[in-house]
Amino acid sequence: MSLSNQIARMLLEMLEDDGMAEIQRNEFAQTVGCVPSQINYVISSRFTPEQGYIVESRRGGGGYIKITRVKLDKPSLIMHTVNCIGDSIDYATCHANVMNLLHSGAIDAYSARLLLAATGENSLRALPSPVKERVRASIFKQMLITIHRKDD
Amino acid sequence: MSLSNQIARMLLEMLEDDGMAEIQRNEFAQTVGCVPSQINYVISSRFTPEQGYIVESRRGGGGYIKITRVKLDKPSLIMHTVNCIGDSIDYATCHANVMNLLHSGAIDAYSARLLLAATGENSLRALPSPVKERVRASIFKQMLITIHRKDD
DNA sequence: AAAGTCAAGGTCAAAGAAAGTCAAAGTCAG
DNA sequence: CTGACTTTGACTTTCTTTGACCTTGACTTT
Repeated sequence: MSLSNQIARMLLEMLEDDGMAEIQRNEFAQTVGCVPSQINYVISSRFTPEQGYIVESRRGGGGYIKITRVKLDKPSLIMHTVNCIGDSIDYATCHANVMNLLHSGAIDAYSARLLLAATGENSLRALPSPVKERVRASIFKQMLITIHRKDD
Repeated sequence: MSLSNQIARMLLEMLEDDGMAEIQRNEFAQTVGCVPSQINYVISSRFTPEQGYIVESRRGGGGYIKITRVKLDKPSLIMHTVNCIGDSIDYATCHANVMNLLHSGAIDAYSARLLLAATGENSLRALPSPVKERVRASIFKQMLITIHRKDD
């Protein structure tokens, strides 16, 4: 398992236990055995707002990084997502959105799997890159709207 | 026996033992004694959705390729459909297939709606007609196989 | 209070590590 | 001999790791 994954897991565990993760970057990097900026990489690749996290930090003496999970009300989360997606989305972002919806309870695991199957690389492989992202966005939106209608 | 067949057998054995095969492409190619891209060839020729496999992968440090197999104790109508779709399908035919699956009880109404949403004109509007049908076919297959795999 | 010091965290781009793609060349059954 | 299947390798794309340099804030000194 990659270093980044390990770091992510540790942060996830803290979040699990305390509802938030607060670290001192340098010290944490020390204990993990990585360079400090890797913490930033992990956070910016795995704890984005799209994945439902809020990150706050402060520099200078006594600085810190604090990660918390955001919770929105489930019904509108789906439509909120639909509205936030532009007319183009890459798979990583799409995946992050699905995971966020799943974790926040807005959609169930089955719906999540179908969303990922439909928007995944395997489904869209035939398309060149500018248009692939546009198609992914429309599929994603159409499906989310359909899911939303279900729990009306 | 051809190299590709040997590779396929090794993967099959892993699948047999653990219900899935997860490898690191370069390392695996090393042990087999082939060039890395041959692994891709084997996968794309013998572990397709038509044959009941789902393939996921990730690049970069700590990357991997993961193959899972759907259960087909009762060769269902779903898998039969997957096999009958070519690599191209128009919406009318797709719709007919979904309805057929729905009415025969192979899938439920919710799944049917998601399938139609993903493969519908609204989702694929951006695509010109030769390629649209091909993309629709892969989306349809990926989703069907995911539905078939229902357990997790 | 203004300026200086030092301890954080932030940014960015280059290098590294995997996997993906594609097409040319090879093989083999019919 | 032809067409389908295999094998290879050069090139591409994506994700990770690292390090040099930048910015901010609390505290100290003048």
